[in-house]
Amino acid sequence: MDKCNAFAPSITNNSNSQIMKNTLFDFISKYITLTDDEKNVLLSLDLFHSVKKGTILLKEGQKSKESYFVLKGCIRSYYILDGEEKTTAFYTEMEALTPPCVINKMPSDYYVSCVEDSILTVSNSDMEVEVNSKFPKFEIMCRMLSEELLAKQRIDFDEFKTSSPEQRYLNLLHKRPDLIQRVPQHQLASYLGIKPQSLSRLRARITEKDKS
Amino acid sequence: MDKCNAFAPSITNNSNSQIMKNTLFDFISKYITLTDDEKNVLLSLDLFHSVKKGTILLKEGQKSKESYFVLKGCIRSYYILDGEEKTTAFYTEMEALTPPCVINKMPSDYYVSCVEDSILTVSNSDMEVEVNSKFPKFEIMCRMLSEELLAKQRIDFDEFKTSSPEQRYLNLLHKRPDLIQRVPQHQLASYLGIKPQSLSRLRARITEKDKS
DNA sequence: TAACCTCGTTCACTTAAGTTAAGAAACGTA
DNA sequence: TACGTTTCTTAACTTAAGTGAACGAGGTTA
Repeated sequence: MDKCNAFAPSITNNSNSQIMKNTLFDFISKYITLTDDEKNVLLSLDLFHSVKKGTILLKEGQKSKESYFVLKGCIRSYYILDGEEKTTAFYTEMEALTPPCVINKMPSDYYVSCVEDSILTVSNSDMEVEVNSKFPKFEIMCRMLSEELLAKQRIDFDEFKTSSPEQRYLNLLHKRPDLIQRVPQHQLASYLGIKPQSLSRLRARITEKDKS
Repeated sequence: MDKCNAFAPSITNNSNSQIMKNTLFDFISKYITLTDDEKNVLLSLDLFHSVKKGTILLKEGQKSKESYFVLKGCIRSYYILDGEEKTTAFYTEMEALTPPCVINKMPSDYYVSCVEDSILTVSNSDMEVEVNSKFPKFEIMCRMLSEELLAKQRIDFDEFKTSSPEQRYLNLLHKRPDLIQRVPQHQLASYLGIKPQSLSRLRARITEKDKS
């Protein structure tokens, strides 16, 4: 498969690999209970991939069918508008991304790239259709997961709309403090809907307030 | 059922009612094909309700299980923060709303009310669980619908993040021109993430530009 | 080592949104 | 009709984000 050139050879059987498999099954167990047979079907699908920092998983214009689930590391989605990168989301451990282009079957409007060396599961929508039709359980899990993500994203969107850049930054500091450490400032800035200079200034303003 | 006091008696068999039923079935047919038997199961559920402008369908603090689908009219979701209404979404014809509190089973953070006299389907999540388990087809439809809404909302969120209030207004003018007509300005303003005064000014600025 | 990037910060200046207040228009209702 | 309320607009002033430029710290490459 073409796009998989981006990936290092799929993870082989070492101890780290076992941890990743358990991470995935733990996640799934929040929604459905899998038999060993069903687990083996999943494991036979060559889902696990290790991806180097900077790797571009999806480019603007591509018609991808791939969904990602982050087992370790961080990936981000961004647009290039007027030659400028606009980061819109970060996905870290235990978070899933199905790019809109996979759902609406149109060329992608945005890019997905790897912020850190990461371990992901990479699945294909054709593959998912097949698994879902074989095991209705998976269909149920997908429904539950989409509904949950829809609700979460709704709340994130609402919080964004109803707060100022400064409030958004403080909110992020509270909810995902790790992001502020592991992600470059200019990517954080556009994630917060502002320019890097404004983020710098805003941070200075906050530490100034803290002193007094 | 308690909350249904908000609703006028469910729609009876008149010609308008027939149109509404067809509207619903047309919508469903985009995802799955229903047999007459399945349609009758749906019709037996007392889904259709006519709701007066101003009716509050969901209040902050409530633990609701109700989802809405707008057949005719307009409903909106909003928060009350520091005594101020913050409108975050409008749902018009052929749009569905499942409040986050229904999914995460927590008391609602926000309100849902009727912007115009409307006709809605009102469904209950217990009822949905039952129908889904009886007809796996519905499960599939729910999964497809959630995935589609998730992708759409993702795009909306990204557009919001990457554009200025003025661009957002112009974008809205382009994508949902009806909203600007049928919704009060101060509700539109917070939907755009700004104050009503700023929306007024922004509109004046735009018409000024148009002249030159 | 020198030249070159990228990244984050700071500064001065511009632009637009927030705030407060006031008034006009539209609406509902007694 | 008259009154009060809500809605929208305008204006003056404040505050914060956008813009363009400059600088230093780190990292990379020749």
